[in-house]
Amino acid sequence: MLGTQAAERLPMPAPTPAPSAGPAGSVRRRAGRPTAAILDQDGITTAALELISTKGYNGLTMAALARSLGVAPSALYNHVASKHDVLLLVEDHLAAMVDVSAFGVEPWDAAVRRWAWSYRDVFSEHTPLIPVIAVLPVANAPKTLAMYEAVTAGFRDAGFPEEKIISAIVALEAFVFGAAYDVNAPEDIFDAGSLAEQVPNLTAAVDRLAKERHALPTDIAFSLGLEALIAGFGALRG
Amino acid sequence: MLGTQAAERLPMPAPTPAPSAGPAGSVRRRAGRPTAAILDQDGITTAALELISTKGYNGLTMAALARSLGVAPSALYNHVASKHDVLLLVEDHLAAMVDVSAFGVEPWDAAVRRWAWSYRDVFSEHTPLIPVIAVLPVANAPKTLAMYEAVTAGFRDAGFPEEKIISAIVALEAFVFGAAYDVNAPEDIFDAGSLAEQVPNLTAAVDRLAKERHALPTDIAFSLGLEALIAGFGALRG
DNA sequence: ACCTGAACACCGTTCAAGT
DNA sequence: ACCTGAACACCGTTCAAGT
Repeated sequence: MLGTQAAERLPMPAPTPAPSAGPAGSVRRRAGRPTAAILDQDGITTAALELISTKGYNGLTMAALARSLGVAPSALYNHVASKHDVLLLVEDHLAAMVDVSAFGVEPWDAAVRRWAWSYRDVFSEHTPLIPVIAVLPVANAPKTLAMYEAVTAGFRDAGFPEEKIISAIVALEAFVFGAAYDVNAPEDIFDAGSLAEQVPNLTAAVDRLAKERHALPTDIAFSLGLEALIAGFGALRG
Repeated sequence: MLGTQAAERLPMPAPTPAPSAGPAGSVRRRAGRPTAAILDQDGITTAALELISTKGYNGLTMAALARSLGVAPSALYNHVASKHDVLLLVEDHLAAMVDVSAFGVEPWDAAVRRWAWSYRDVFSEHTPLIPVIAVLPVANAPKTLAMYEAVTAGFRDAGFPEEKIISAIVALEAFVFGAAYDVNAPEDIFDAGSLAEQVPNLTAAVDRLAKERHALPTDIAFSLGLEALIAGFGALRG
């Protein structure tokens, strides 16, 4: 690995002696503490998001992240304890992008609808974070915490019984996470192929959906489930 | 790695000359094709499941799998194309354990309830498979395909409109997958800790749930969501 | 066809040394 | 405190050689 890195370093003819903190391609910085810190958690988060959007989650390695920030991989560990920490930073950034603005403004059902669709859309591009967020103590992610507070307040103000609010949010979230994966499923995921005649009911149902649908299958399923949840939960309000 | 393996091999005094195909600890087998194949996909699947149950998914490496089968890691690639293939084999084995027996026997809502709870319970112990199954073309997994056929037939026989069956199953599945993660969440996942006073609505709702609950929070949320989905979808039947 | 043994190209993480 | 450079202990996968 190190040999590879050394080989990738371009031998620059007469490099400017002032070291730059820019991304890959900048000149060598000599060892020792720099006068001003190069890294911070915000910069790491931004670089991680950029890397994810260009190379996907497979491209998000500590080495690649360090390279895009113009530092050695080990430098990252002065600012995060682990790669999991980087994923947490990214997750919390994304949580702030989920639309909770309708709570307290629009009717409860419309607010839930907006929140759930936006939540699904944000994380469908970041499914590798779902195992992280799904078991993440909210105290570790301030923006995620703020999202839950906004949603909880919206439920309470809409007359939702207090002891059922968390359960309803957890259920909606479970549905959102699963649906985020489904967005990335291939369109023909239910095609049985050569085994079609062994599963006639499934094949018939798949064909009927394909014939009559007027939107993306994943969106139809999401809408169907979300409206059932909204209707069912809405009936709980006092 | 190879050095490590060699160091781990115990120098047995006068080993029995007949090579055994047993698990780790057996004598060295010399290179070349064995008279009878040692591996097959069923054996690999069983060994993978055993490894997962004892060491978890972090312990499921191609090296560990090979060791438990008494072969070199490279031998696995004569029977599977990749580690992802191993995960597929495990996933399909688990799909056969999901309870679809109530479809066509009990009323539709009871059958869906049984199926969904059992589906959640099976995969809550195997959450690393969820990203695999969620985007898996069913043609690649015969037992998974059989599960979908049974569920689809149950929906059709219950008078479900054919063009909505797949969407309803996809929605229920999304909920099940998200809920499977939630089973593994820490109980205090929503405790804001030192930030509690900044999120008063969330904290109040968490406290109320903790005070009044008579079951596991994850089961209450699952039941709440599942019953809403069953009620909403049940109304679609003709 | 189906093994072994060696190698390859990666990973995340640790830690001494430097300023 | 916050970098670099080197090292460590892994990964999954490939492939020639052997029977």
